[in-house]
Amino acid sequence: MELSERKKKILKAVVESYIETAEPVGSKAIAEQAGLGVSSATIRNELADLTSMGYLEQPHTSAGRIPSPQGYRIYVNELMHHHALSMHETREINNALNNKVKQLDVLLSEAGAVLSDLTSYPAYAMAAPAGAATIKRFDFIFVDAHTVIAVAMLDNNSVKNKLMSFPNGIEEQFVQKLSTVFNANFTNITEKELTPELIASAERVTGDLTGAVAAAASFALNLLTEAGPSRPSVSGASHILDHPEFKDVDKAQKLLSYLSDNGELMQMPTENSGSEIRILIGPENVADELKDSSVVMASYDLGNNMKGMIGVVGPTRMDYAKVAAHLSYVVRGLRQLADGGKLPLMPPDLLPAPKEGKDEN
Amino acid sequence: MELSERKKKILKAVVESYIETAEPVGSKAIAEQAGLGVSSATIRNELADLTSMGYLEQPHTSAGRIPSPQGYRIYVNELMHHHALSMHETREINNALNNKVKQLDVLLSEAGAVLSDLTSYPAYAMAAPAGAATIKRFDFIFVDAHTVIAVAMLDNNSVKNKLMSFPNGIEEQFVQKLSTVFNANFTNITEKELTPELIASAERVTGDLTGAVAAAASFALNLLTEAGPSRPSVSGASHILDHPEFKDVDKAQKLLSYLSDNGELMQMPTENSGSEIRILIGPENVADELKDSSVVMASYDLGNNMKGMIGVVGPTRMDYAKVAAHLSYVVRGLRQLADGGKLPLMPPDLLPAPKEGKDEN
DNA sequence: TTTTAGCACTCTACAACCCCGAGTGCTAAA
DNA sequence: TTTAGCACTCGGGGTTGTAGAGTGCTAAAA
Repeated sequence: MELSERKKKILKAVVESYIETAEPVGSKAIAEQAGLGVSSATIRNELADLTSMGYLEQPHTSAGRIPSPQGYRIYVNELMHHHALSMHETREINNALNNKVKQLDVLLSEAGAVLSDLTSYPAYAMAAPAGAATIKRFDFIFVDAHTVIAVAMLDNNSVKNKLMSFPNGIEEQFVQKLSTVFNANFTNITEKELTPELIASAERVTGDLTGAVAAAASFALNLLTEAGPSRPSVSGASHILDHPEFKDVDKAQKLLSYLSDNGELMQMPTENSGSEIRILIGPENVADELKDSSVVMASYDLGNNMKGMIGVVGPTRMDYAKVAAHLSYVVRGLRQLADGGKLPLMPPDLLPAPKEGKDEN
Repeated sequence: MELSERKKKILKAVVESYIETAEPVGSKAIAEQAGLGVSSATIRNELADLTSMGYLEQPHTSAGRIPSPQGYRIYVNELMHHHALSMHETREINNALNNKVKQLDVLLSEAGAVLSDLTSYPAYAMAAPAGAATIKRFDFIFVDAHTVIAVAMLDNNSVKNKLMSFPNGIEEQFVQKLSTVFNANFTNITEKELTPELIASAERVTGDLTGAVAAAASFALNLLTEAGPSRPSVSGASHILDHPEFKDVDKAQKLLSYLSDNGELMQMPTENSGSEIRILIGPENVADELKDSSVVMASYDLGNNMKGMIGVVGPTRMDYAKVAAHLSYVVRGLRQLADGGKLPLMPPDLLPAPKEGKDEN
């Protein structure tokens, strides 16, 4: 059943007032504030309707109404206005993303940090390879008779290195051999294909006595293993204590430890990682710990076989419009960075209004 | 004035009971529990003495006693027993440190994580160069006409790399020239000495048109800058909510945000970074946010021009004995790792009892 | 048919109050 | 020096009462 125009206005008023004050909203307040020229009694009738339709809830008989998850859903999908970012906000974000040439994980965690600062909700960010990682190139740099630097370039163009020590000495020639053998046999293979047999055979071929092959292989194996989803970085977790719904320490405790421990289980972007922002409201979340919370998230493609996601967690009473706007802007920045490889010199003003999430259910 | 043997026993009993229960301790409880064969009235007299000496406090007239910071101090310095780690605990720690070949920051943050898990207090860890960092070696790896990997080895033996892209192309010969010039002119200099003039002169010498010199120099500059104190990693922050002193959300909020934001200001090990564990109780902390909390920390030398610190933060009512034991064991592990460069194959049992902190005031 | 005013009703938050129990300090006797 | 006894203090928990916000229902008005 379609909502009447007036019902929509009333629902919107309830949601926005509740988002702002965290107090149940009464008929009188709406009558006064949301300038539709009817009395509170009329509003009451409408509220009763909206409640029986499942869009509003009553904490107890003589309290005002608060939005149900479905109510938020309608709000997010149809009623929400677009939040315009202030100059200050865009500047903050640009600074965070611009400042330096950073490594991916640092960049993501700074993106999370600024998001968290601006929205005052905890933010998390992570990156993961779209498929299994492989190494596409090895280099071994002979430093001195006891030291070699191993450098590996992954298929996603990230580069890793490791200092290897050889107390018993190693020869420069042998390091070259190492390089040849590793580039021949250990490139373009996945973690699973890097078998002990392969390593043993490499040791045979090179006639290795120093343990260098084993060390290098373990380095490679580590890279392939750890190239899996990076552990998400969580920023501003303490922000959840800002919000009255977490005045109960137990609730806060649960969410906080979920964020810091299991945050890894945070759903990675679903396959259809559309470019849009997704909003999961309360029970729409799969994780039990999030059933009372909402998540606003976006995923993005980093081009070189890497996907990432970044999002914000808060109570269902969340300022969706604001958060979506911020997130959208941050994600745009990240994409720009990924595309151009250049600094994201976004114009701080005059950017197209952000779009919000797709329907969920 | 020296405390009588009996007063010491009573003080110890008060501290330990309070640490365990978080409830003010009454004379009767002590009389029953701490088997010195005197009545509660006698204990009361002693408690009154200890209170007037400043070692105990009374929340209000008709409540039991709780230890004052000075009381904890005495306890920590003289009265505390050594906590023996269980097999399980040592195993946890060994696992955390052993598992893989890790980068320093990851290692430290895992050390913090296990410490936090075991003690159920937040832990933080950081590393910092003892002096200004310099780069001791550059390598530039020519990947293809548009891609070069820059590798730099710092004087603390850490190795960093960066992928540099050249949309307009770059020649292999030029990369070699780059290597020569950088190794000649950019090694063993500090951040301050890496001046724009130096860069300009390098550009002149190489006749650079690709921007490679600028890119490489900015890479180097970044390393030297960021080699400063790493931002500390904080683990298990949500653990503070486990403890009743933080049932007040505001307090928790303050400490939490101090930990995640300003944690950087955490005092680095004082110059005399003795090998011992230091315990700072309540007001002994310089940071205002920590005046109600205690810090148990240790610093360690990583050999190659790197110093680090790792510690635990909790309420003054902290299980100092346990925390000190855990921390001590973790630090021993880190030192072993640093010394040998090998995996820390510590015997999980039969380790010498940990020593606790030096006096503070 | 829809809107409004009026009214009785419900429920919470808050303050006032009381009482219990734990613990103290003091005194006088052992 | 220790102990028993006792009067006193104070916080916590439970109860009660009240004010206020908000509701649903009904009957009249538009």
